[in-house]
Amino acid sequence: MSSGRELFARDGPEAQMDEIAARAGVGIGTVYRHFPTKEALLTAMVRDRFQEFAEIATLAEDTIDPRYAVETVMRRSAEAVEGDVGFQLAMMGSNQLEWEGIEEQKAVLAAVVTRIIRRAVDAGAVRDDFTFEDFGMMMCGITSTMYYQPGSADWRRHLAIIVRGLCPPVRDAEPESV
Amino acid sequence: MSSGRELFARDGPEAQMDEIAARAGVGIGTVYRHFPTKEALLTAMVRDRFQEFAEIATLAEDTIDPRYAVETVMRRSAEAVEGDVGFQLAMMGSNQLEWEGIEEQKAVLAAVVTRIIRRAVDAGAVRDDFTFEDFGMMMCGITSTMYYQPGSADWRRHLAIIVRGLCPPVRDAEPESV
DNA sequence: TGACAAACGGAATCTTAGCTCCGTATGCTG
DNA sequence: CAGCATACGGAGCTAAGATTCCGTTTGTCA
Repeated sequence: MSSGRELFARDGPEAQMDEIAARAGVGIGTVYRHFPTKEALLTAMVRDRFQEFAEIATLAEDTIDPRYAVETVMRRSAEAVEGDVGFQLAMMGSNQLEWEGIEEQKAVLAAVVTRIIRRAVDAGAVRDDFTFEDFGMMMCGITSTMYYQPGSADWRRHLAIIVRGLCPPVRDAEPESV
Repeated sequence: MSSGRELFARDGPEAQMDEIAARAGVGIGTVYRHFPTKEALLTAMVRDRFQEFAEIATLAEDTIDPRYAVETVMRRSAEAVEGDVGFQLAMMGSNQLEWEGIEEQKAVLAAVVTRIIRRAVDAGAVRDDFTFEDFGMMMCGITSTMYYQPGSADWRRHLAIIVRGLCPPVRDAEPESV
């Protein structure tokens, strides 16, 4: 499956079964003996990857500063998908129906990240209505920069702007829009 | 071509030539007499749409408050792609090579939006390093919310967070990350 | 009305990629 | 070593969708 991962990283779901098999040095038949359909193979890879997200989040939880902990999960997660087109798509589309069978991994991730967010909220380090759903939304946005504008845009800058946007509103100092 | 637009809105580039022809009430041959390839048809539609962006931006330029002008271009542009899958992809991928032949439309858009941004920067209403490239990057992010997380996430909230993140840094009041 | 041109329709073709199937190779057991 | 089981390889099947091509229709001019 590691050869599948390499091609998935380069080509995304477009990666072709023939090539995956060839790269792995086996026949197509053998691939299909392990995974009944292409989709099953993709799902297996995505599931593995989501497990990594949970691990990343768990590590980030050690960060002392509450706000920096939030920023760290986001940055590390983004770094994890950098250069991996298939993974980028999985991250952006993780809320879509098309990925069945990764519910468990997502649940673990959600639990950890929710804790990190709650801590930041309680500390007044981020806007108090910030949620895990927002986290997914923002990660999707950051990832879209990598996927759709590789080279021409800098996702770290995108992240910086978002993190800044998560600060709690400061009355008076920053007037709301008209 | 309007039937093409409807299907493109619903299915994106996946829209099928047969169906486009059928919907338009003509034969496939006729479609191919107007557009040599499917790609040519898609490009023509995207070009039209980018023209709309330029118009939207031009209208937004009338907004008095400099920061609100920026927010308005973003919001109106996002509203323009709402419910139009093909257009969403075009917006996100506008910097990709795959869209040849829309350079002119993009140039007009860039000119207008750049003026709006400059005015906001000069007024100190947004961070002073905000550029047109950032604008494209952020729009891509907002659009990805619509495209990848329809129903489960709210792009207006995404926009609000980003607009907040574009504010110039306030020293002391908001400590930087560790 | 007849002859020619322009535009049309859609069946047939071509290509790509997922998947199946069967003959073969490998390995285990008595 | 013979017999059986398990796993393999990859040619070929099938479906889907873009594109082509030619017989037909429609429109124009004398």
